[in-house]
Amino acid sequence: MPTEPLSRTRIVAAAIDLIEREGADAVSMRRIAADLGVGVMSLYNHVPNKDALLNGVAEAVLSQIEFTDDPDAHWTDRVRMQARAFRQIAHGHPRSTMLVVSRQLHSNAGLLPVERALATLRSAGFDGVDAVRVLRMFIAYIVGSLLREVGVTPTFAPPRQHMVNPDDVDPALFPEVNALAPLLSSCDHDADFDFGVELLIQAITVLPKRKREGTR
Amino acid sequence: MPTEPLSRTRIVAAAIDLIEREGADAVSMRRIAADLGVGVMSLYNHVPNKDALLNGVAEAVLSQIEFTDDPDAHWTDRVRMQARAFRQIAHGHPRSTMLVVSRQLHSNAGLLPVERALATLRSAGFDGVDAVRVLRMFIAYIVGSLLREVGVTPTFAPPRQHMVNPDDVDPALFPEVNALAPLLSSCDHDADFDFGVELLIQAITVLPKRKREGTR
DNA sequence: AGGCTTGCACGTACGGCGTACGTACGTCAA
DNA sequence: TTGACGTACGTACGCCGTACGTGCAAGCCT
Repeated sequence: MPTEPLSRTRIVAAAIDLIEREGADAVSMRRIAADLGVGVMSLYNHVPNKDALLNGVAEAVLSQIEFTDDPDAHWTDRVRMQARAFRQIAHGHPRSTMLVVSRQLHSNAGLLPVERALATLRSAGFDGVDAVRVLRMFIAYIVGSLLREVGVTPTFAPPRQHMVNPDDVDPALFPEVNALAPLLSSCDHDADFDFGVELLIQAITVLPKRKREGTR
Repeated sequence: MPTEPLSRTRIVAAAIDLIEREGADAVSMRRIAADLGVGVMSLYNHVPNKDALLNGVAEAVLSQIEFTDDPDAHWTDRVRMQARAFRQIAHGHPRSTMLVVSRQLHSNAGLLPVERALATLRSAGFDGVDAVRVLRMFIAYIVGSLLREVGVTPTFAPPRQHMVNPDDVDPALFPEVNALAPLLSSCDHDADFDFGVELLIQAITVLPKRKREGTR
């Protein structure tokens, strides 16, 4: 039986699989090799080292984003769709999300979403400076949101439903936290994310206008 | 010479010191013990394990935030100040920032900023639901911003000024990225952060009004 | 065909990691 | 005095990433 030959692609896929099954901490070269039924050092014929392998994982996950961009739609809708598409990472690869956002990638994989977003913003009438600024703000918001989303749920194991345990907070020290504990504990990720995206879109909608009417 | 006795506080301080000097990867129980001139296993009399120690580091850094809240100021100014105060983490402890944002803390250390922010938002007239939503949005934005800020500069060693290397991007595939390469490469963190904060504040300023005038 | 180069799979080995466990020693209560 | 207790410490185990050397199979040149 001529087992399919080892390759960077197969190794990265095995790594992603392992991360999603057992979490990022479970990743080791030995473990990946075992999962592939292969000697540990064989991996190094296709991947320079573990760090590069993890970069490969991040790139692979990132490049799986499906952008269905409709050039005829209103630019606000296109921004909405792109933000949501990016967030799909957190659903398709929850345990890998941390990797994706915590490594800066100097490859084309990370550039495609940037390209799309910039094109959309430019077509909406933003000049270069504003497009870049707005893009950076969106990325910051999305990354922060994903981080909370996967951070609140590092593994689905513990039945710890409340992230703010009422027993732990002293009502005298934290009256607001105490009063709002039910709200802080429950968390509708979809609604929260959309709330922020809508607010951001609404904010940048009035931005160019304000600039045109400015003193300059 | 009666060397000061070991304590959780001293251990956490040594860990922070080590992280800021040599990065989070350099942290090991052996290394911390060596820096303290102490046996490795002595640490375990004051800290249950490495993970708890890193949580301690995150809490310590977080609790060093200086909130100078002026109750008489306009609520927008108070929000501004709190956002900036939080960002001070990235300046005071750049290499530890990743730790702070990547661990969810179930202690009071992380609750103080939350309490302050909720109080401010409530005093501005937001109801509980909106206050929590707005707070979450701000946290997401700030966390994402800090992450970029310290991610772009993991160590100050490499003379890699341009995060978008013009040689790497194919102008045909990425026309916008190519055209805006100079803007994408340069990065005024202070200005970018403030730009986002102002936009967010401006967005939430009109939020309650819109709600009151809404169909409901 | 015969020999040579090349590339991949693999085993071994080294230094470092987190930490379980047993021990020795100081201090304080009874 | 004696015992219990808390703290510092050494040793040891099973992991980790990876440098290095070996062997084998396929492709190439003559």
